[in-house]
Amino acid sequence: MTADRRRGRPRAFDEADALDAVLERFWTKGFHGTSLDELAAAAGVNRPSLYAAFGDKQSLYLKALEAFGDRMRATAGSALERGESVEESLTNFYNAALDTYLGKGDVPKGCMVLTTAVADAPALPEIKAALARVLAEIDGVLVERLSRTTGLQRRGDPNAGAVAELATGLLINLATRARAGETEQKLRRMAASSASMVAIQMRTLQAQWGKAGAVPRTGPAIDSFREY
Amino acid sequence: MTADRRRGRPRAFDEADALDAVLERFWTKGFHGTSLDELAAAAGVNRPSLYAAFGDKQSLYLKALEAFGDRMRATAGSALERGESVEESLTNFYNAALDTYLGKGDVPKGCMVLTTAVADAPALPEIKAALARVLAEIDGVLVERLSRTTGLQRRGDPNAGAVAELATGLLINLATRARAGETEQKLRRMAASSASMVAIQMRTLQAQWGKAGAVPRTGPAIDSFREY
DNA sequence: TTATTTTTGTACCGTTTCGCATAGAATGGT
DNA sequence: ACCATTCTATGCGAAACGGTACAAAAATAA
Repeated sequence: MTADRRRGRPRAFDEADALDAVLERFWTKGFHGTSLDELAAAAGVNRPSLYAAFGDKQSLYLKALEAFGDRMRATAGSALERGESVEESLTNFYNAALDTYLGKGDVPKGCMVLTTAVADAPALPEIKAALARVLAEIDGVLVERLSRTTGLQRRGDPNAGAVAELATGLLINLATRARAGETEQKLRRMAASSASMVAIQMRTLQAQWGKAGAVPRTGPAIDSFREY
Repeated sequence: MTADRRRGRPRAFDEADALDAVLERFWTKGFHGTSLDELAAAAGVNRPSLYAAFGDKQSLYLKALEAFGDRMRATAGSALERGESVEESLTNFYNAALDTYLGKGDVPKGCMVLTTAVADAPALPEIKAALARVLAEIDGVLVERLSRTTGLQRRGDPNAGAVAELATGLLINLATRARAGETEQKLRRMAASSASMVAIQMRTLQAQWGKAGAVPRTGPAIDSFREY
């Protein structure tokens, strides 16, 4: 229980702080767009020390990606738990995500996973796997939240997964548009309308569920409104 | 009006073919992930010739992006025009996009703009501008198609824009998941359910329109279903 | 003090990168 | 035949890249 000081020369930098700085650079410029020199400079750490602490560039990127995931889990994930209705929860969720996407700096960065890892997914299998894992996780927490309602959960509605994928799609939508430079005002409006749309979706599908079956179908959604 | 053969030595390569090969490489590996050597090799053209024909790397990338946009306009854009109902049109639209996203090769590539240009948008202003332009264009054709129905067009429904952004979001969803390695079977199902969901959205909003106003609002969407 | 362990900082290696300079080849014009 | 023009192809060059070797520095252990 004594202070288990390491044996040799102590680290001159905080590992978490350094990883945060690295994360920020990867986040804005992507994997191939960021050099180790730039990362080391941003972290205030020499290149060999960075290498000794985190491994090679890809390993460093994956650790940064993990840190980003932790951050989003802590903010957007917990925001999803707040709110009485699904629509309220989703509004909190989308707005919390937007808080991160817009950032405090000058340039909005979007979501590191959805707008940066995506680009390198075909080339680097491990990044592709991490991307797929994150998408599945987002779908997972959303379907869990959406299922936590009377109608869908108790009756085992098969549409919950489809609605969750819709809700994830709208998150990707926000991440992409934030990075494209859309104004915050419009993004906030889209966050609200996205949550509203998911709620409408749930209500409609639940009302239809008894007679119409699951969402993926070939014919038009509502026969009496064929025009749409 | 004579045959206006150029004066000097003729090109040994077809410009469009070379740009197609370049496009394919940029599409899979992104701007920073692809070297000029690789591009020249793929195009079967020497590096200086490539440079002389298209300018520097960024200019070459932007030209490839433009070619990609043309291709998508020709396929997905025209698919959107086919179909009796909005849902049918959107199903055609999403599936045509998926045909491109999945590709004929081994590795699914997603959408070049939505999954590649997005990563480099913060670093390269011209790419960011191109991305914003494409997003606006997709929103534009969708809102045009969605408005071409009795209810929304004639009554000037303010929700058309919001629904179109939803529909674009679901396209981004498909592009992202395709690149993440989702199976074609599931993607096709998502294409169908996405179209269905947009149709449901239109119907619900149109029914609500008279009494509830536009989509972006603060309260829950449907007061009698506050649980959602 | 002396030895041991771990990190730091400099400097370097081999490779790759983008861009271009230049010489040679292939065409049209005169 | 000769020149002008345009492309091809080799290859240079300066910079940037990822990664590491190595000696000095800073701590603990004996």
